[in-house]
Amino acid sequence: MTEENQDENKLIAQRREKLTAIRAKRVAFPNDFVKEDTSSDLIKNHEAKTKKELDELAVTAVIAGRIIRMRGPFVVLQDGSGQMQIYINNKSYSDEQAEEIKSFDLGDIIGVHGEMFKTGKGELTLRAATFELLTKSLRPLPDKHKGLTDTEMRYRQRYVDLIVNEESRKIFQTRSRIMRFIRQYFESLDFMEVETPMMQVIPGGATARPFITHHNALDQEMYLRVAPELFLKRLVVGGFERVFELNRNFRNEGLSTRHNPEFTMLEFYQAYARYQDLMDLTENLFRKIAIDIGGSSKVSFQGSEYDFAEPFARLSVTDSIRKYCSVADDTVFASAESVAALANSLEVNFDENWSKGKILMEIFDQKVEAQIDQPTFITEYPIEVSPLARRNEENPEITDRFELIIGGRELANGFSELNDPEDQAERFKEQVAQKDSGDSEAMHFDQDYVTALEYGMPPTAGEGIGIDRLVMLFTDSASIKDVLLFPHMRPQQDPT
RNA sequence: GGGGCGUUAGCUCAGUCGGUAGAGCAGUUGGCUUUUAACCAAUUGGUCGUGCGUUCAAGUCGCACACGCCCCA
Repeated sequence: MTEENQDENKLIAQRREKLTAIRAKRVAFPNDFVKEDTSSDLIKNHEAKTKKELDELAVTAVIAGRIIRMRGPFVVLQDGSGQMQIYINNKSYSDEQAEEIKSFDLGDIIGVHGEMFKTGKGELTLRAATFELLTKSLRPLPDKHKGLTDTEMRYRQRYVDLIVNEESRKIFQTRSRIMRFIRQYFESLDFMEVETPMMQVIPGGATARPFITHHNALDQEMYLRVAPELFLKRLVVGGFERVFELNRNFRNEGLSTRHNPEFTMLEFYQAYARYQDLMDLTENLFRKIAIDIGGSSKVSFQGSEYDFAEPFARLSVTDSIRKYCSVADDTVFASAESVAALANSLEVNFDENWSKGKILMEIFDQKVEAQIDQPTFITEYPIEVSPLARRNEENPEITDRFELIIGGRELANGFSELNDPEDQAERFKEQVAQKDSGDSEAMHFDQDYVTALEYGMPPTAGEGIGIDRLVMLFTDSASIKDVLLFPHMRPQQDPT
């Protein structure tokens, strides 16, 4: 439906007429109302008082909010803190005022001044002595009982969803609380929050397709970052030994219940730490978030129960394949040929030209990951798929790296950092070779990053945590769109 | 990329075998005025996602497209 058609709607036309009448009389959108109280504070301060006590105290209050219910002389106002019932009996006012009360619509924003009292049924209520329409709402609200349930409209018009669906408001309040908690947590560990470029000349830090843009004045191709990693490690070279960044990444990939083209990532780097230290830190962080958000170390998510007081399982990539694909014969992990044969027998789709490590990860991605429900650190990632991670000292085929899987979803990825500049240069060369042979996700060669490593980066461990998926976990949300205020949507069709 | 489901009033949803489009809420008018999904009476409101086709007749059957949701790769 076009805007013009919507404007022809009778419900909107009626409200527009009311607005026109208001404009003729006074300032239609005043901004001088001084709000003094919030509904949650009024409830907190006066809910316990008896009807008689309240009458004797004669508590005055000034609140403002949106009309979300009307029951005869009772009007429910919703403000940023909650809801408060107002009593406006239009027989107690002048004819002109009574007319104005009658003209109020669901959705209008009004300011009210009066005295607090309790109704016959004991509900704390504000008796309006004076009232003022602050903002006329022209569009009708969704169903007062069922709210807005159409998922498409909830995402496209999040503001309407937020007005009428409390659960939706709660998710985003929880999200904000998680973000705040994470900042406090890292600051308490002496990490410094930093901001590094989102527009990069060489996109790096992850194997993913970037968005491309153009800088006009410099006539230069630029990329939206797929990760802040290489800049954060430059800061470790510079001497900031503990840094974190909590902000947006952009990846030019498909949409799904777990993927949005822009998403929020926490990345942090700690000098003189090893990947094992970060696994411990991650366990501790998840446990504390659970307790801060839900008051308990236990979290239920999509039918599963997780207790973050318990230590997380730790399993190597090959052990996880053994366990979840019932592989009895260890020799299958010996060569690329035998791993390819295993992949074939498990009906895993892969490219015959791929290396052993890449095929292993394909088996993991297609057959193992979704089966891992309880919090599990997967370790010993192949070197070919870990171009920025430190090589393991005993086994040169693997890196000192882990990923955290919960509910079949990757939540975090961390490793001891590769700080050998010559090894890093070699790894970049291999990535460039893969890019040249058609892998659009392979990394670019970042010479300045190698130069930085040549100045010397202390032994360091770093990690990224997908914040949207983490919020999904702690709000029991099935889709990433439920935890993004404005998820990416295809444009609506224009019916002309 | 493949498959399934959905799209009807502002919102939430019915709509039988193809035969003049229904309800609740919201809105409008009046009543009531310490209610609690307030209540009582009356009442307005439709490009049935878009397009093409089959048919005497399409919300309903067929095809295509758009958007959304779910599953698979």
